[in-house]
Amino acid sequence: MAGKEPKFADEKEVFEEHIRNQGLRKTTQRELILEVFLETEDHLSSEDLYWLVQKRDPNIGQTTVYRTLKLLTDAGLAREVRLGDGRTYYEHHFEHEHHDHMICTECGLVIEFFSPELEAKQDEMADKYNFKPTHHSLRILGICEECQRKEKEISSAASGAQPRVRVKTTIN
Amino acid sequence: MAGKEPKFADEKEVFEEHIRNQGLRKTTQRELILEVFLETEDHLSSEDLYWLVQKRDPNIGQTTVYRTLKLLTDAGLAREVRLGDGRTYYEHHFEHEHHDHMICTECGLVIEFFSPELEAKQDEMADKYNFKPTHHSLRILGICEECQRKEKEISSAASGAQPRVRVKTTIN
DNA sequence: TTGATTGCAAAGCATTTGCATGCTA
DNA sequence: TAGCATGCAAATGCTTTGCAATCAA
Repeated sequence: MAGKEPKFADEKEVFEEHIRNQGLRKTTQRELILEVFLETEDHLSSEDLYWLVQKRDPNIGQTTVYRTLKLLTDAGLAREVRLGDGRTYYEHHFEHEHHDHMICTECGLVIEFFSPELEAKQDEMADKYNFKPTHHSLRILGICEECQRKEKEISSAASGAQPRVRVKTTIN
Repeated sequence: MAGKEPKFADEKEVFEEHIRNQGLRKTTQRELILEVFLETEDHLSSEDLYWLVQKRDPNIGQTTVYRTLKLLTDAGLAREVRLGDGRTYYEHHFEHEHHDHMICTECGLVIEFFSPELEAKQDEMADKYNFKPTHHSLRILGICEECQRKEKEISSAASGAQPRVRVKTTIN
């Protein structure tokens, strides 16, 4: 319906409609947090987002970021993702296709992928157990292309590379 | 190699070998915790196990259970599972086939399943990204057969059924 | 004997909640 | 103005760590 001249116009419209429908209030904090979230095409934790937001307005509190992220999730703009370490990450959800994740346990790289066949097989399995699926979450842990190469190069010296997302290998 | 007269003889052998190999010590606490773990064919949290162990020896502390569960995981007897709420659950791992989980968001029921085709498709996808997979975790959230039936029966009155495992619907 | 193990209490994290103050509608 | 939102501090829930006492090898 709406044109899309300004950046994130659609997302902001969704946000404002949600605010209206729920009888909530539009605040400068919420607007800024949304803005920063939309500008960052990545998986971010509440804390990640908090620091980014801090740069623009040092008065915003952690709590507000937590709460707003929940709000964005409710509005359908964000989506919670568990990468495997303790915390909760968020990714864009609005007009984003469903997908799954491959997570590099060396460097923390997250690859998004999608396979219709995989989806179909899952539904098939659910059916077999008369289980009515609502969501699913598939994570493949392993080593990304880049890190495989590095491993070969310096297969001896211990590289002190810090994973961006520390993922425990022993997940599920 | 070993016969299997007494219960869990093989598991205990694996445990003791791990203890030996690592230069660790066999203690009554560890033996009891292993025993109780093996007797319970279920997904249990550290706290679940703690209470079960308490019944047999009230002197055992939470910490020991946490530490022993880690130990059993290292020994290949247990396996960490994230069901989706905050905590970590453990399931038997020794001579248990790999499998995935369907989790009922109403009652917390956990169904284990396995599909070779699903596995194959996953490897195929990984290959496409030159990703070397080491583990994976697939959770399908939804409503189990039983709960679907109940939903229809009492589609009006709010049933106060307490999920055994409280799973957030908004997972990944 | 010696160093691994235990159990308690305290510390750590990520996240949530209580509440007085502030601000939107 | 009314009551939702904010931000701080405190509380929570799960898990880990420090440490003195204990115990297996």
